[in-house]
Amino acid sequence: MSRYEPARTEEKWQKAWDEAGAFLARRDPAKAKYYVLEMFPYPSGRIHMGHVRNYTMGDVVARTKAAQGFSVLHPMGWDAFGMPAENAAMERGGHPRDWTEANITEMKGQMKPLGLSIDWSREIATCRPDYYGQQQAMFIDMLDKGLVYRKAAVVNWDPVDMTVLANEQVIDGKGWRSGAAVERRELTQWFFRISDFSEELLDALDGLKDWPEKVRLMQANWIGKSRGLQFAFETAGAPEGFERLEVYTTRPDTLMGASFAAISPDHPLARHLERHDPEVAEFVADCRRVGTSEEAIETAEKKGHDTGIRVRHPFDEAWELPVYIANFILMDYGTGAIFGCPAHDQRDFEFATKYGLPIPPVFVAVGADDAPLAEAYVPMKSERVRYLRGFAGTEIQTGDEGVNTAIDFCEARGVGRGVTNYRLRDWGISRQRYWGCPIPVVHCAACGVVAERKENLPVELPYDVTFDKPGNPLDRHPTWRDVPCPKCGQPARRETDTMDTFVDSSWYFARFTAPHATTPTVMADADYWMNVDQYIGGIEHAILHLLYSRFFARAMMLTGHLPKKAIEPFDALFTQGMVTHEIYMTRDRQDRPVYHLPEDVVRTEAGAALKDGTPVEVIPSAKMSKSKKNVVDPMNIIAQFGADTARWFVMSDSPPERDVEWTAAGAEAAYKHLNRVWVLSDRIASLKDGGPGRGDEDLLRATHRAIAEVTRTVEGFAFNKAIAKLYELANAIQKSDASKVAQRQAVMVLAQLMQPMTPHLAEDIWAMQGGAGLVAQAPWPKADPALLVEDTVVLPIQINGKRRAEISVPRDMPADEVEKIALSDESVVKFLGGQPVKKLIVVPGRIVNVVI
RNA sequence: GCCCGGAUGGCGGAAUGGUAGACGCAGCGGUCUCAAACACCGCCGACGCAAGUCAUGCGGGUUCGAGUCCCGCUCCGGGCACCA
Repeated sequence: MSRYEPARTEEKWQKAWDEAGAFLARRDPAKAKYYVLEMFPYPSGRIHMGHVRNYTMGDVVARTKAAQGFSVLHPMGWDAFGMPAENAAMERGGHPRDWTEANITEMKGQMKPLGLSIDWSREIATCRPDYYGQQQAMFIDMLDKGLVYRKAAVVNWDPVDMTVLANEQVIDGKGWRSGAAVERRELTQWFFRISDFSEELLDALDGLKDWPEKVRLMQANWIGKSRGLQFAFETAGAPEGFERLEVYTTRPDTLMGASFAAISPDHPLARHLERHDPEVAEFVADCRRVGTSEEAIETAEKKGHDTGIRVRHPFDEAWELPVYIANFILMDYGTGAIFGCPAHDQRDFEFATKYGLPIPPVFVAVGADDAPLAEAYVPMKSERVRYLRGFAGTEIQTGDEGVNTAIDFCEARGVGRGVTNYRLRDWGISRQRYWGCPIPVVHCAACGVVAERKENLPVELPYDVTFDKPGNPLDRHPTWRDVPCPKCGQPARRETDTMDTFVDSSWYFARFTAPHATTPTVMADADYWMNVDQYIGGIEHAILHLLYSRFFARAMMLTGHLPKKAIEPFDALFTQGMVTHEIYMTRDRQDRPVYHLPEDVVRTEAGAALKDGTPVEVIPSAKMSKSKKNVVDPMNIIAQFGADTARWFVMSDSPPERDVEWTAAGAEAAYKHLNRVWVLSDRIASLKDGGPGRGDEDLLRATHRAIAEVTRTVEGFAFNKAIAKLYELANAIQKSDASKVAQRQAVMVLAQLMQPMTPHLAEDIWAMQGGAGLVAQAPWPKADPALLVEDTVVLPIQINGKRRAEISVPRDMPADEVEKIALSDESVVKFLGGQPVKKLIVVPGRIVNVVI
């Protein structure tokens, strides 16, 4: 007696697919192409449920499209540079490259058994010279095109470890290892001119019809286009050279409500004062003890320091405002200086309250009186308000109108000019770290900054480095660092900064179209395969990764590495929800958090504990992350039940765009169902041949309904609903009294429809029923529309919106006849109790509502 | 703090403004078995004997009809430019 044995058959089918070359992407001019891509993983060493979910989704799309006749490209690679490799080297010794390569081998070994339809011949890893060397070539091209430049920018500096910290490594303003208060320090760094593309990147969002609306909205807000007024205050009592203070405001209509001016601690005026005034120096130093992240700055307590300098109001020479240095003003936005209107900005309100500054209202709600404010009054700009201290436009107008008339008014009087501003800043790519793509330039005393010659690429990372000291080992590697200038040949120094890992992931999708080429891309391949038809990844990448990739596509087009049609590289985007899990935490002697893997934690009545009984603090579910150790190992599921069970389960349990909390409970149920389907197929195969059965027609209809529904739901990324329909079809076959021929046909369609999700089981069934070839290569079934229509429909009857009865009528019965039947229905008559019908609503094929 | 989401039975979830709870999990009852497991059949939002009433995070509103649309909240999650 044979039975469902995934451990035995899954490997067999994977081999069969390999031998058939079923997943090799080929440029086939006879077929339409389809490029499906999942965001490639960081090689942490173990796959987790988030990976299984992400790659199964992509695989369902890839397999469905292949069955539908497309020439499919479905590649996989490794986002292999980054901090964890260096951290591992520091913590456990070893080398980042060895650690990373071992992790890639390990993870690939875990992904293979999933049976994904990936073209592994196209595998890439960003940490390998054949990849990052091409990235260096593009960097040089971008340098030539003026898309790259250097400028000073601030970093988080750990004064104890003498090293630059990532924002993630700054916890409550302190270095994660040293615990020292972090300082902001300025370094000269490399930048991509993404802000030159602000308008373009914003406008093009409208064309991304198959992107989630929320992602487009997040990107639009991130780019942050605003229209405002830039003007200069005349200063009084300011040092020489600071006779004017340029400020930018998006609310020039509130100019008559100004009560102070404020500048960033990094503003040139603040820097000047810092050198001459010890109090300012102390205050500014205090401000710099906050990390560089916007979050840290925005959530820090709002503080200001009165410089004693005054500015004159542009409309009233006699009206002077104090100038504060304030810790919440960002130097990167606008001019790094503002005027505060506390009546209509909550942050300014709190600031004014704290420092006893006046809060004159500029406008009130239409119909409201001028009364003291308990909080800032900040209506929507589209709302009409009554201006008490307006100076342009009518008394009652919207905020938008107020802004526009104020800009016109000011421009006409020579007070500043209307400017369009963007929040988007240039992309700083310099990292003071080893494990990244070296920036291919050399610093020469005579020639300045010189690009490496392309024939010398790749500039390879040296292997002989150690991580026993903090900081970047490239900085202290004389033979690698000290090289002749590519231009004059005199002794010079290599750039020791490496690139942000976001650079690596900003073009890998293009590299997959010609992964082994000796140029970054090959035009013919890019032209055939681009764009990515369906991109799938986590919502956490909604802004940065996707925006940088969009910029890179434009830069690659300008440098001749991508065709014009790839300017928006991702035609459709699906953002899957994250797999979340509870976090288990204890604290060390210094009260710092220590995290624990779920497999090391046991649930107890009191909560949770380590295996030695130490109680564990349970933090509510959050995104699975290595640093929090709240990760689950899918390999156990695969070992126990097979890959198809893991795949079926991750697709069935939640809508794919929603977060899913991992629970072990459903896995066994998934296995039971797959086993049931296998047994069902086995039973059908052993049925005796015979004539037509009684249920043939019903089963055929159920089958075609399933084809239509599964196709529709899979195409709409509603995989959980597709699985519900597949359960229904399996149940229908199981309960059917149809003939063997009809049942065999139904179960073969079931195998075809399940194939994208459970490809191995589908092959089992296909083979059992004597299907030709591999089901993975069989054409997708088509639903017959004639078998989808129902002859009669059940109409609920509502009385005053509450369901009271239902009637069964022919599908196309005219509304007046439906009315008659509805009103003569026994329970309707009872409910009406002779009351007159005020209104009768008949929605054909849907509902009848009787209003009395 | 700012930007973007989400909230429906014990649980995951379903529902073009039209019968709330498809499908599945857990649970309960039954058949099979010496017994158990498996498998199969049935029940399964709450209250109520019933008729029925209540019920989609909270408070309002629009509509013949609201889980769905609008306004105001609460809580949870994602992002915030050096985590990937």
